[in-house]
Amino acid sequence: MEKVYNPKQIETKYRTLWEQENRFSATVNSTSKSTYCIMLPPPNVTGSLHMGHAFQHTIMDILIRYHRAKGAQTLWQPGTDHAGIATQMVVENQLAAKNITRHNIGRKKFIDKIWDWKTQSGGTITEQMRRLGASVDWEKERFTMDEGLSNAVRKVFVQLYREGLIYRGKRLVNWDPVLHSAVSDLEVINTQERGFLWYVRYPITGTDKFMIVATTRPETMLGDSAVAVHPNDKRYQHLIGKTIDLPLSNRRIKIIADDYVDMEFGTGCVKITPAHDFNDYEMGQRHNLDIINVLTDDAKINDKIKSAYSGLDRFVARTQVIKDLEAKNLLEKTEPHTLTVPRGDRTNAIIEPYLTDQWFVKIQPLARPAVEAVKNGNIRFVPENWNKTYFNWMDNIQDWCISRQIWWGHRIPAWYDDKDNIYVANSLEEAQKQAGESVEIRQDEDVLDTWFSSALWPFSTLGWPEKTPELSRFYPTNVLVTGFDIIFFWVARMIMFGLKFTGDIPFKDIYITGLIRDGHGQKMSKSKGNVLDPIDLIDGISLKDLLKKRTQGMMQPKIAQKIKKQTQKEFAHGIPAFGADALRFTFAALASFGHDIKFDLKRVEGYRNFCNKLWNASRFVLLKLRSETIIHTNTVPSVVDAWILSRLQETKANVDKHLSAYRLDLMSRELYEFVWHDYCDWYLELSKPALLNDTTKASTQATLIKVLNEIVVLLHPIIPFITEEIFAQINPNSSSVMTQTYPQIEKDLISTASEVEIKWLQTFVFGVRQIRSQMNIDPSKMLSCCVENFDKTDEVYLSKYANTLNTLAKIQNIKKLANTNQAPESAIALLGDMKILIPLAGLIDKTQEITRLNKEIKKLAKLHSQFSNKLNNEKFLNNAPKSVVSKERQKLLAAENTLADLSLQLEKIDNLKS
RNA sequence: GGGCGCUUAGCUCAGUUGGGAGAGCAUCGCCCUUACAAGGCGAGGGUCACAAGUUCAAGUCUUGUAGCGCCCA
Repeated sequence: MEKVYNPKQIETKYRTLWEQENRFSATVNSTSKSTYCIMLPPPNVTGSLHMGHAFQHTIMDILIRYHRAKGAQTLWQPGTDHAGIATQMVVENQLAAKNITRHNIGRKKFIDKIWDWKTQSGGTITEQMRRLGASVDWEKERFTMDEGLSNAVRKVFVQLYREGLIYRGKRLVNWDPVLHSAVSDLEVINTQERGFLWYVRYPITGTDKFMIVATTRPETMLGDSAVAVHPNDKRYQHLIGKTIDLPLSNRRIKIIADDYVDMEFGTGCVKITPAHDFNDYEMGQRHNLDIINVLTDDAKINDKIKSAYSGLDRFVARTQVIKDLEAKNLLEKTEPHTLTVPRGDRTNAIIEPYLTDQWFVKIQPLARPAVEAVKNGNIRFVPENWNKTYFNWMDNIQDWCISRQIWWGHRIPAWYDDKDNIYVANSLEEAQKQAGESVEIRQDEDVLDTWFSSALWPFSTLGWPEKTPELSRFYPTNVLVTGFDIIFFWVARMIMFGLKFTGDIPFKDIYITGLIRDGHGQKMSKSKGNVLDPIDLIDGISLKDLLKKRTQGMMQPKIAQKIKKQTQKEFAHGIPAFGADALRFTFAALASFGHDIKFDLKRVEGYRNFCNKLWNASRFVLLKLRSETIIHTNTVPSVVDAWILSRLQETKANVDKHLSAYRLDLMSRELYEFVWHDYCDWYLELSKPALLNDTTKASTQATLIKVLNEIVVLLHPIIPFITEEIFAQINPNSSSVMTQTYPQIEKDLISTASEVEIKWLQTFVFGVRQIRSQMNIDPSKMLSCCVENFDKTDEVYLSKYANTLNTLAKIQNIKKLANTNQAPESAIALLGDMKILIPLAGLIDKTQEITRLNKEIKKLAKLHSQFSNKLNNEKFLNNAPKSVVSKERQKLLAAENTLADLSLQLEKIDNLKS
């Protein structure tokens, strides 16, 4: 083996090999009774892998590799979605650079262009997943616009329509005037922004009096249908039923009463514009008001209403309206005001409530069983508290607007005749049949929301609506791993559609992960320039390239400069290559519950070091076995062997426990500690003298390799590459670590006795090392040592581990003293009742030993008083369980003994000094 | 306004059914000891945000306060 761990070399080798050998295929373990299935949340086909993906993919891969090794037939279903709006925007922007719009080239050509773009950039994210080692079944890869999945989409649409669960209607929707499309509530981000509140004088018909109406959007007054006041508002009660001569419009509108009006806000009078505000719309319905649309698709004032503003953009119109009102002396005052502004999550454009024909899913009947599935525990959120968020949203759920006025996506399977009768069908032929052969029909121009097809993902990928073997074998899937941000967009909708169309839940557990943030807790975003690319952590990147990457395409030079500075400060030397395994281990170690993750590069470095440690431990084992032709596996283990084997069993038990609770952080820590601190720090060191001894050599070799073999299989789900390579090195005749069964607990190897014995040894070594270090004795200097007050067991161990102590503690000989008086001037360590004495002569400064003893005594005295306080408390004695009381007694006794020993020693040295 | 979190060592975080406060990194010593300096051995460092309550016993349970964060309206 190479002396230094080289991740790049290893990873290159295996990521192609695994695929060639079909190791990730769902056909592995196909005769198994149990199955395990995860649907990869389909990333955007033209996107690239970000830290959040890498994190979630690592979690899924660990679960998948673990269950595969446990023997389940395992499917990790990969694929991508078509990301309608996002993808279309990319291609539109490309065209815009050439001064072309999609309308210039027409629907067909435009869609061809998007397919071109998909082919060109669509492989990025799947390539990156391969770099990360994701063991998805690549042969089963799907795309939401595949033929099969598109069939499923049509079938679902048709069925829901026939059942009255999809309807078409003219409604106020969230309109994105840049996209020229409706978007769903979830795609609107409400932000607090500074604006103004304008107080406008509305003349009361037939009087010279005014009502003062406060508004944040004066331009919409062109569409006012009424002015409303609260029915209890004494200021205005006499005006209810009268009318207003609406300025700038020459229309007469009613003054109405509605208890929706907030008397405290503004003047207590509200202008009602049903076509341009959701609340006004509802009020309009209650009072039968006219709905007057004043805008065009791109948010200009339209020419359907007679006004001086037609053709003006909404904000230009606003300025003009204010000017005109001022000129007519109808503007009472202007106040600064903070208001909630709805913006499109893709375009950042201000969203308009806009009256259009759209398709909706009637959500209540679907939501009810979906709530029930979580309430009755068929579906479980992990961590559990997310179910509150889920219920909260489901209780207030609105009908889902599923039509989008874009071209990229599943075209709505609805046709119209010239009288606008609707024919919903699986195909043109069917629709034609419905309409009658002679009737000319045209298909709806709109496409479906991408989430509509994503909602079918757990079963459409398995071949639904066909009753495929995959569907019956893998559905319902075991767990969904995703972020909280798409619980509403996606998770809830999968549950609804899953229950509706398969009659069963789509997954049993929903593991909601935290968000990956940068080292300062900031959200990673391109505009902040703090994005880390997982691939850069794997391969490394120079500062120069990182700067280029982070500032590329930055429009504002000031921000680019700031990003440059920050990056230079944080990554003065770029990012070293850590390898995929180290990155994966980091994600696993950070995957605790309930909060976001501040991503710290230092952690990756630490786990890279762990990989290196594992690498070198393996080298050691190979070195020690190389000369052997046969490793005897049926040897009698020594106590040291029994100890590490026993520790291994505990480790396995904890790994299983933590993994089944999705606590990958605890799982990885368990393995980290076992490998580094038990296996490397102690067992490998203990094996060195044991290998030199003919009676222990064979069993030591057998144990070294057995434990290493299990370690490699245990760690493989977390760090697949390095473990595969080490496995290959130590098992030259086996094909892959992935063919190995995940190590089971061997109960007969649990040995409390050996753990007690090794604890004795460790305490001895530790005592001597502590003295050595605190007395500044050279680590390599051999020491002599006396023991005192030992019992029979101590004597047995002393002779048994003489060699070991020589190696680990650098002790030359151990002299057993019959009584205290024989003791030379010494530093002391305690092992139970036995005293370990390191003679001071020529080595140790007396004052230093006195300081050391005092420190120890002080520490112990504190503990001692804690215990005795407890035991002097009658209430404790009466109320605490007996086992706890007796434990406390034991602790007190031990502390007392140790204190006595140390005090005696202190006294002795003190006397010698004077 | 409603809901959900978080606050533990300098930093990032664990802490199971309540029972002597932990890890990694960073810091400070000593050491290039033949698996590993990407390392070894040892050390220092905490009023568990604050307050009250329950309890023999609270980092852990209850309530309140403060600060921070997210979601919804």
